[in-house]
Amino acid sequence: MNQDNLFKNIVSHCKEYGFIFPSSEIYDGLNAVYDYGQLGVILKNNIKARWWKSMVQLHENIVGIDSAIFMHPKIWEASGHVGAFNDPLIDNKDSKKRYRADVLIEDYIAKIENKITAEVDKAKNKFENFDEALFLSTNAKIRELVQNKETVFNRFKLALDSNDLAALNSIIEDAAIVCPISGTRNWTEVRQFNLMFNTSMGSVSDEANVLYLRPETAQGIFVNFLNVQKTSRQKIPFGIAQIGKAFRNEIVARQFIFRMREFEQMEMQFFIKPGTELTWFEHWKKERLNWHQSLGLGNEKYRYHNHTKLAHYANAACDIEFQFPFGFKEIEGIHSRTDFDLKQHAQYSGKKIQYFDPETQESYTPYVVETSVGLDRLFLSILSAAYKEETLENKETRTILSLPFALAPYAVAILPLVKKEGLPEKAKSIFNELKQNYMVAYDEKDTIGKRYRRQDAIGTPFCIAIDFQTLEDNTVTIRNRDTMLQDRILINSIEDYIKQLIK
RNA sequence: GCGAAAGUAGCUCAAUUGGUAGAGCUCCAGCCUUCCAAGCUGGAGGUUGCGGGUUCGAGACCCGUCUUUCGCUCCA
Repeated sequence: MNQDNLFKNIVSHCKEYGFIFPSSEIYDGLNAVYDYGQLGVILKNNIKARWWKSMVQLHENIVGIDSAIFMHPKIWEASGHVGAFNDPLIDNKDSKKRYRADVLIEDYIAKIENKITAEVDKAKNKFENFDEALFLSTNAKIRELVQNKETVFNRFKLALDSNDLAALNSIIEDAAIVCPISGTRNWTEVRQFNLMFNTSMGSVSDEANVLYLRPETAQGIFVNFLNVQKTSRQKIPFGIAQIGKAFRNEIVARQFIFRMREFEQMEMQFFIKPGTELTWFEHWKKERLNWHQSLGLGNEKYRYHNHTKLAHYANAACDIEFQFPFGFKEIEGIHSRTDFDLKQHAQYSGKKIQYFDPETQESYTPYVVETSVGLDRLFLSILSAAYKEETLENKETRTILSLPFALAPYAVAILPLVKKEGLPEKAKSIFNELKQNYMVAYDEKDTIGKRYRRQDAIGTPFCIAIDFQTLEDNTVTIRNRDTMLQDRILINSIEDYIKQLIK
């Protein structure tokens, strides 16, 4: 089976068994938005719990928060998102290159200016006692250029001030601006690309303030730095962790849940002393890779990808990539964000955001090393590594999700061998006992073999069969999903048995 | 966003040059069944993605639109 088909099968498996559904499907779906179904939500919650435990519970110097999705609009000016995420863009259909429409027009104006300057210089050399003002107003060619420039400039300014995309469009058309690469004028419409979603707060529309849905969870941590540091009495180095939704109006969202417009992040911002950032950067790179590898999906499926082109806030950056069916792609980013964010917020808010070091008696703005996991991507990585179509010894095939035991939606399935003679009653009493501590499935329909396969397909690690011997000696068989081998154990030792294997 | 392909039941797919929308699996109710998906009976489930057009007649042809997939592009 090739990788494309494998990926397709994973996607339809997700829908068929209730892991992931296309959003709003009865209304034809909504582009690149997906809903987690009855099994998907459990798997996702299990992933979150595992991350939270490893980051927060097991680190005395990391605490968690859950900040609001709505934040003060100034935050996004401080972080640089407003500046970077709002551009009028236009495509050339021939070269298939995308340009910022405003830059295109600015370049055009600059070009005319260069022409004028060149003409002026030429005239300067030609005439003695050169009067530039007189020259500009009398030379017909120059006058035309100047006029042209002014017309374009005024229209451009007007268009920008009124945010009029159609006007930008007609400037490009009227000025006959061509694509620097293809040299053609085969343009698309100018479109405003707002990579941040916005909404408004306040029910009276003309008094409402525009708000953005956060494009990353990190800023919620930075703006709470002082609150958390003071109330938790943490000393540097310490971290703040958060799991939450973020929203980006991606131009192209593709590849199932890999790139969605609404997605979930699991982030930890680690605050440290300036100068120690590269040490901590290396530390968290290793820690996080180990965490991923501890899932047991295969160490060879992970690799680092060091960034050579760094974002404005970073002085080192590295991705942990996972081998998806469609290639190695980022699932987690580790970034050394310097003191950029805290300093920006100090400047924009006018508040002092610093840490007082009790040992050195000095105040400083902490540096930050960030670990940021794409939860949906992690979900997809686990699912795509777990999905297998096996051929058994008897030539039959089974579809199996070899999920890490601890993450599987159901830990156990309870299956009475037949649907009569007291077996269902016995099975249900075991079911009711186990469900106090585990997610347990119960199924008495169809043959036992068929039920095993159903549980294999959703990744249930253990199947407990209640047979006639159970009624005699209180033992059951417990079957391992991966090996399909069974042990016969006492009912009252089931929990110990499971506990030992689910870690 | 550009280019290409596709969309029929929950899933996989049929439906002769335009002529009554079907099958298998799944699902549900039973029967049968003593451990690895295939037995028996009955049942549910579709304005053929949506909207228009051509035609006596459209799942099929034309236009638009939505969604999906692939390639490009984009991804501070």
